[in-house]
Formats: sequence, C-alpha cells, structure tokens
Amino acid sequence: MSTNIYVGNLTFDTDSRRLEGLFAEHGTVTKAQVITDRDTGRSRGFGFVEMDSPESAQKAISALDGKDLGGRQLTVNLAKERSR
DNA sequence: GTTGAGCGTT
Repeated sequence: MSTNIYVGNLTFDTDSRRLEGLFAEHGTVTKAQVITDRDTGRSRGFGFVEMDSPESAQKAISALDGKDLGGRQLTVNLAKERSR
C-alpha cells in the first residue's frame, strides 16, 4: 500500500504548510511538499503529501479529492513513481 | 496551469 499522495490543481498561493494542515485533518501527515519548478522556481500548482499509514492516506484522498480550495477543485490520488 | 530530483542508469 502506498502512503504517497499527489495533490493537483492547487492555487499558486498554496504552500506546503497549507497542504499539511489540510491533510492533517484526516490523518497524520509525515511529509507535505508543494512542488515548485526546479528551473524557474515558480509554483507548479501541485504537490505531494505522505501519510503515516495507507488507511490515513486513503481516507484523506476520499475526503479531499474534488474539494474546492481557493476556487479550484483539487485533484487528489495516490502518486505515481517519480519518473516522467 | 497537473505527478517531485539530480545524476549518469529502476
């Protein structure tokens, strides 16, 4: 099982700590990171969150996927492997 | 506005 979560369609003002706070409402967040472009340093509008257990991750996903945040509907699902 | 990095190879 995976505890790695992808969070997309974020507003560009959303940061890691906001993600952490959001997911912490549904489980224990072990890591939270909003991705910024490595080359330009600009926000990419998505991030990743890791929970302490698969059940927490799933719970957070079902609870937050499709949620409206800052006017945009969040895309939340299990993250894929780093390579793309 | 959509799936992470950096370095040689899961």
